[in-house]
This record gives sequence, structure tokens and C-alpha cells, in this order.
Amino acid sequence: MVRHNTCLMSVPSASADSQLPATWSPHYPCTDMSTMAPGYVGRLWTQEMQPQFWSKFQVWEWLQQTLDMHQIDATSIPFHNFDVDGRQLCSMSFQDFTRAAGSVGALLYQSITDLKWSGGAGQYAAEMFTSSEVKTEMEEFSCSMLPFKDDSYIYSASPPDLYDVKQSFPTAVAGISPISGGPESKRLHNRGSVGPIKRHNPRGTHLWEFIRDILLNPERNPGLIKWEDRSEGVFRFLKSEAVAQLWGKKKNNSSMTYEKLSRAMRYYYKREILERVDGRRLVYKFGRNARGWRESDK
DNA sequence: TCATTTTTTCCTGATT
DNA sequence: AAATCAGGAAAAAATG
Repeated sequence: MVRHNTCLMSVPSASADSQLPATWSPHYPCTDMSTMAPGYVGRLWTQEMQPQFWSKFQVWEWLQQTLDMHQIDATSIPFHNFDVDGRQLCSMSFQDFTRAAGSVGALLYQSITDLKWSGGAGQYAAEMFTSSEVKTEMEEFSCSMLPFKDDSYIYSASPPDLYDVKQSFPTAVAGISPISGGPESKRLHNRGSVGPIKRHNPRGTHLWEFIRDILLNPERNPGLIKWEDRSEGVFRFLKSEAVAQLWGKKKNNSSMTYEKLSRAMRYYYKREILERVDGRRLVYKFGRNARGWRESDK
């Protein structure tokens, strides 16, 4: 009955490290922050911490963190609308936010407003600190990811999950009044038909949704997973261990591995969320019960 | 708290 | 040889 994970203590394999994109280097609840020499942190604190000085990349980081924190599916907002640096971000009005991100904009606006005034203290500090740690690599990254080739399918990604948003932060929207208590706050970008959509998704995403969202957000996906056949829903893990680490991060489980993640994936076969693709390693295919991955699926 | 569903962990064995 | 794939079992987590 007793399980000892002596061999799981650290990251499973060396290959995991090499796969780990700087972007996704695990953000643990910064335990060592507090125990760290203040001088060390201070340097980073003053500059990296303040949203005004964020790079575009850090803006993305913040976006991702904020959405995660509120359990909002990343596909529900067009990331390319936030291809701005910290300075620009901070100069955006409430309206700008709602225009850029629909209803989620309110939340984002509130978040960034808080950060501006708090000077970046709090949890974000930790997050941003982590990212500044790997800054050099990150910058390489952001360069290589800047030119997104195809924004179009960011949009096609959203529908279902969008609905959890209201559920998870209605208060934020309501309590944001200061700037515009007005009409423009209701220009949510819902695409006409509010048809038979089931808002079932409880909280965070399930594994398959997590995978789908990575695929659907190229700008958040620095070569982690790639479509093999977009129209058939066939995809392949390029950096299996990195994806596992990312999944682990989401689940707050630092010992996640591809081995374990793949077991969960295999359970999807029976439920027809995934279809088996044999012969090809690291290749999976969405099944009839997987929703929201098609380009024409909205 | 309970029941059910999903995910995690571990493992043995097969494949590539 | 090292990774992956396959699933069974069972525990743990997440959800309603």
C-alpha cells in the first residue's frame, strides 16, 4: 500500500529539461521567494514587476496566468489582440479591454489596474519573477513566435468554454464600474447564435481540452504539439515531456510525466474523445466526442 | 458525505 | 537501449 516515489523526486528525465520551453517553466507557489535574500529579488522587483515595463512576452504571461487563475479557457480570447508591451497595455482603457477580449476584458482590466497600483506585489510577483529568471531564453522565444502565421483559427476555437466565464467572475464585471459604468461594457463579442450550448465544463479544463487549447493557440504553443492533419483532428506531441510538465503545472503536480499523461490519454479512447492512431508515436486523433477543435466548429 | 467520473500512479509486457 | 504504447488495478482528485 505504501508507495515511495524515490525516483520521482526530480524531473523524470534529462530530455524533459531540454524540452522545457522557457515559457512554461513551472511556476511553483513561490516558496523560496520569501526566504530569499531581498537584495537579490529587489533588482528584479522594481523593474520586471511593474506592468509598465513588461515586454510583450510578459504581457502574454500575465494573460495566461490571469485566465488560468479564473479558470477561463484561453481560447475564449484572441491573444493577438494583446500583442502589446506593458506600456501599451497599461494605457488601454476599460473599453479597449472589452473590445480586445469581450467580456473577459473586464476581468483583465481589473487585474492590470490592480497591478498598476499595487506595484506588482502579490502572486503575480512570483509569476513574473519566475519568468524573468529565464529571460534570455524567453526573448529568443518571443522573437521566434512573434510572426503568427494564422490568426484566423484563434477565433474558431472559442465557443463552448466562453460560457464559463460569466459564471466564474460576474462580480468582477459588476464591480469594475469606475471607468465606464456605461454601455460599451456590454459589447461582448458573442457570435450571434446562442444556440444549444451546454456549459458543462465545471472548472478548469480536462486534459483533452487542455491539449486542444494548446493546439488552438499557436502563440502559446512554442512547438509543443502540432497538427498532423488539421481537418482530421490528428496531432502529434513534439515535446511530450514539456507538455506533461505544463499539464502538471496546471494541476499543481510537479511530478507529472508523459508516461502518466499518456495513460490518461489512452482512457479517452474508450470514451471516443480520442481515436487510436497506431503506428505513429506520439500521435493522437480527436474523436467524435471531442468538441471545439474543428476550424468550422462553432 | 456520498456516488460517480477523471486523473494519477504504478506496473508488466509488447513495440518501435 | 530508450521511448512509447497498452491496459489492468487501485488510489486520489474532482465534481455534482
